[in-house]
Amino acid sequence: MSTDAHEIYRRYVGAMVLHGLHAARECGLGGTDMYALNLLDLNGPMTPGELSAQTGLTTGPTTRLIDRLEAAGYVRRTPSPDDRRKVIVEPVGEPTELAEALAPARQKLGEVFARYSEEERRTLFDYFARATEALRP
Amino acid sequence: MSTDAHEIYRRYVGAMVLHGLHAARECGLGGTDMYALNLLDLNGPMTPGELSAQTGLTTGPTTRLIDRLEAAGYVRRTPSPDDRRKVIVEPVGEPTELAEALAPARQKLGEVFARYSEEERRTLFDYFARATEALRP
DNA sequence: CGTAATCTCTTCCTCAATGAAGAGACTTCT
DNA sequence: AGAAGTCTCTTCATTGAGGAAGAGATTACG
Repeated sequence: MSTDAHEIYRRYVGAMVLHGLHAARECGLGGTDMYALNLLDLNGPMTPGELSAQTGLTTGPTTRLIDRLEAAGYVRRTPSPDDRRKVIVEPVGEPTELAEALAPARQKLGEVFARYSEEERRTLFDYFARATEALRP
Repeated sequence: MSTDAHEIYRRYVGAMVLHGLHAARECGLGGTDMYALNLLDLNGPMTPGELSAQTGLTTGPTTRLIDRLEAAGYVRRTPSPDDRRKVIVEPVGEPTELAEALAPARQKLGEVFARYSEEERRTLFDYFARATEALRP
């Protein structure tokens, strides 16, 4: 990666972080809540214990974090079939507020994508998939 | 943009937000602080008033936000030459902690980039530039 | 000039999020 | 069966960020 690519990447990451936090605000979520919601979105349903391990929070705050997300309609609690002490936290489709908050950005990005050829789009989506995997914390 | 592309994009944005907030924590910064630092990075030096307008904070919290960033060595305050009431807040190069926090991700992304041809990389960087512009809040 | 407007910063207060510690329910192991 | 361990949730106290209001310094305007 050349210095120039570094520079581009740095600015790009900045823009994505800005965008993400902006979306979080639009949804009435804090940064940690958005963080947790994305964890659930990327890694699938998990227990509060697993979520607390991944967020770095202790169990108390995690419970209330899930409370907030559940009250806002972003996730759902389901009893675990295997272990009745456990609870499964799963994202509930894509919440309306989140979709609406992301809509303008999607619209703009859609216009950007429209400029590329089918071949180029394949390259971009391939990169997205690989980068998502590489950035997974 | 097909539904499939939507899905890929959504997961990708999620990964970037996760990555950004993770980096913020590594630097000992809150989400808002990282947000502001990225604003300064992307839009260049600005006054506390402009920063408060862009973050949505009132002036009080903005002053303390700048205090935190300055104490951590991320930005510098300079008196404005034009208007002696004003202050210019400018990022101080790239802070070591931030660079270190981003280093592992850069390493991994560098490996991802290495898989592509020169032509494909051009496409990717072109996309980054356009997407950065499109996502600017 | 002098009054109003602008800009940053300070002070006080409020509220939300977090950590620590422990309770209650359930499972596992001996 | 019983003891120990696990998992979630609750309670209490603390910390930190943010808003509101106003002070102090400077600039712009009549």
